[in-house]
Order: sequence, then C-alpha cells, then structure tokens
Amino acid sequence: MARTNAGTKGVPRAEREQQILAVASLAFGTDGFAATNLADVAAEAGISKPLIYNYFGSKEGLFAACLDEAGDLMAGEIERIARGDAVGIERGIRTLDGMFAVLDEQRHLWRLLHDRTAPSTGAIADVVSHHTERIDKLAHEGVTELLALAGDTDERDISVMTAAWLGIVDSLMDWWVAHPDETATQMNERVTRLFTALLVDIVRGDA
Amino acid sequence: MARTNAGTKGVPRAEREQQILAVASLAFGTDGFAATNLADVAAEAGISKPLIYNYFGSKEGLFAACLDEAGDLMAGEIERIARGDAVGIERGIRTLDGMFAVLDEQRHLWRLLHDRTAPSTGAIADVVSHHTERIDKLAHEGVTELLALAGDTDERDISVMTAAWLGIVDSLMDWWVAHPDETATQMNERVTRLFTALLVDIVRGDA
DNA sequence: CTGTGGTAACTTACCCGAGAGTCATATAGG
DNA sequence: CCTATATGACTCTCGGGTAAGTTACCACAG
Repeated sequence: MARTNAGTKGVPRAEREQQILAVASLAFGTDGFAATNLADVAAEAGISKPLIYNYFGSKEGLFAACLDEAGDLMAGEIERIARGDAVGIERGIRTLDGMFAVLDEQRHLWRLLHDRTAPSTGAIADVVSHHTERIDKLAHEGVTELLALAGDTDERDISVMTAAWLGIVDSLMDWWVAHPDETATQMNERVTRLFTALLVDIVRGDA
Repeated sequence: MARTNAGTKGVPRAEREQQILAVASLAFGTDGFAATNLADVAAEAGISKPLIYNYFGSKEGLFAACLDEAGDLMAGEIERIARGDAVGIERGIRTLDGMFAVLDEQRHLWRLLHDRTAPSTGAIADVVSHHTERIDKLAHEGVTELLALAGDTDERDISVMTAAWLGIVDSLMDWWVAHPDETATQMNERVTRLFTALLVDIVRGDA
C-alpha cells in the first residue's frame, strides 16, 4: 500500500522532457512568461514541480528550452524558403505559407519569440537574440531586395520596412490564433488574394 | 522638528493625479502592466504608495485611468482623420501622420492599449474594449473601402487585412520608440516614400 | 489679526497571498 | 541494493493592498 506517489513511473528523462516542453510551450505561448506558473504546468503535465526543476533548473531554463525548440523550427523554415528562388513579394508570400504550414498545429509557438514579459537578460536573452537574428537577417535581406526594385536603398527605410513586414507576419499569426477553424491552406489563399488585390488591382484602378 | 514626512505639501488632488498618471503611463507603457510595481511608480513621482491607492483605488484602477487618457487621445485623433475626405491608401497615410503628430512626445502611450499582461476582465477590459472598438471600427471601415476598390468584399478578407493594418501601425510605433532621434516629420516622409515605392514603382516594374 | 477646529493631503509600518525555488524522502527497476 | 525517477511539504521574497496616524492649509468666530 503506497503512502506516497513517489518513485519512478518508468518514463525515461528524454521522453518526460519532451512532454513537459509541449505543455510548457502551450502555457508560455498562450499566457506569456510572467503569467505562467510552474505549479500549473506541472499539474497539466501530470507530474510534480520539483521534477521540472530537476530537469530544467529554473523557470527561465524551461522557457529557454521552449524558445530554442520553437525558434529553431521557425527560423529553420524561413531559411529553407530563403534558399529558394523567390524574390520580392513572391518571397514574402512563400515565407508566410511556410509559417502557416509549420505552425499549423502549434500556432501559439509564434508568440514565444515576442514575449515582452520574459526577462531581457541572461540565458533567455541569448536564445531569443540567436533566433531573432536569424529571422531578422532574412527579413532584412528580403526587404532589401524588394525595395531595390523600387530604387530605394536608404538603410533606415529598409529598417522601417523590415519592422513593418515582421509586424504583418505577427498580426496574421495573431488573427490565425483567434480563428482556429481557419486552415493553413485557407490562410495561404487569403494572403495571396489580398496581396494581389492591393498590389495589382488597386494601383491600376486608383493609385 | 518634523518627525515624519506626513502632511500636505499643498498640491491639489487634480494636479497630483495628473502627475501620477504621467509617471504611471510611462512605466506601464514601457514595462507593461504586470512588470510595473506601484512602489517604484510612487517613488518616481516623489510620493508614497498609499496616496496612489487613495486616488486610484487599485493598480487596475490606475492602469484604467492611464488607458482612458491615452485611448481617448489616440481614438480621437483617428476619428478626426476619418472625418476628412481621404480614401484608400491616402487615408492610411494620413492616419499614420496623425498618430506620429499626436504621440510625438509620448510614444510609449501606444503600447497601453495592446498590453497583453493586463487583466482581460473587469474595469480594464471595459476601457480597453471601449477604445479599441472605436479604433477597430474606423480601421475596418478604411480597409473595407480600400478592398472595395479591388472588388474584394469577403468579410474574412477584410478582417485579416484590418488585423494586418493594425499590425503595421503597431510595428511602426515600435520602431519609432526604438529610434528616439527620428522626428514625426521624418516618419511621415519615410512612410509616404515607402508606400509609394511599394505600390507604384514595384508593381510597374516587376509585379 | 489671532486662535481653533475641520478636512484634504500625506506617510510609516505593517499584513498577506501568490508563486519561485528547495530539502528530505520514497520506490520501482536493473 | 543502488540510482534514476519521482514527490509532499516546506521556505522565502516580492509586491499589492491597508490601518492608523501626522501635518499643513483654510474658513470663520472672536
């Protein structure tokens, strides 16, 4: 007759870590770093708080691990698209499509990299800057190409436009999170239609 | 010989409230609701914490007051622009110019309405939704007009595009906050130049 | 032009709950 | 029987919120 629930349950560390990461990523992505408490995460994962500390060291350590996984997934996909031959607007659309495809079942991951409630120093900052640098570099590259087509090579213009582009991606992801019934394919079509409407039809009709 | 620092300093309530609001808005706008602590706000305002509670009731009450002031400033300006005769892209540019002008010396105010760390229920939620509804309504109206020029009247397309537009505004404000030396006039010119580059030069040259 | 009492403007010193982080301990499996 | 996997029951700090008082200004009686 067991008086406590202690003792191994036969789940190896690597597997348990993955399971904790999944639960924690959802919580962090949904509520943000500050508003997430580890007791809840532990309960949801069906384990106890000390086990999390055993495996990840601290709340920041856990967040950094979530961040690293999510950041690598996203930056990896963006890099993959960038190696393709699309240029200008087409490259933007393809990047968005790639994000929709990769994040379909885990849209909340997008928020992890932009969490303003996370500490801006220490291990977390390192992981964040590592991945955002990968992403920003490619966004900057794409925008530079795009604006070059219009003869604009002003560095600050490029910087502003890059920020705006990332803002567009961000808001589209937000909208997608708020509309769970919308599929990746539908988003894809919608975005393509909107870009076309704006850049072709409107300019020809009205300017 | 004063043993305590208690006792009035001759500052009337209305004036003190304004002063607290200014300090609090900066703190909330910079660090977010959750990461702001009232002891610091009080210290920065040169008064003690209980005075804040005396005048605003609670942390949420203080935030709601900041929000109401900022929201009214921004929504008011957007409504003013909307009453003008600009349509389509031109309306978007004028709206941005208005925001740059109004927020020039207090760029952090923009963040207050989008603070994800603030409680999403109670008095704060009411104030937030009151102002965001004013703003969203006009954004939706402007986007509807714009997309109608391209023959797109799909309600979800309009919803996505509105989200993207607000995302653009958001990211431009962020960029502006991060570049304090950039004047409102410079932002104005930059945005106009970029819209022109994208919508005219690129489409004509490449599509 | 003086008391004097009422009130608005203030503060010090505290309470208390939430949540990060830890310690000592338990037990299943090789 | 040893160790990786696990936990119940703590501690401690931070910060929102409060109780109880202190002091300056002001209106008005004398």
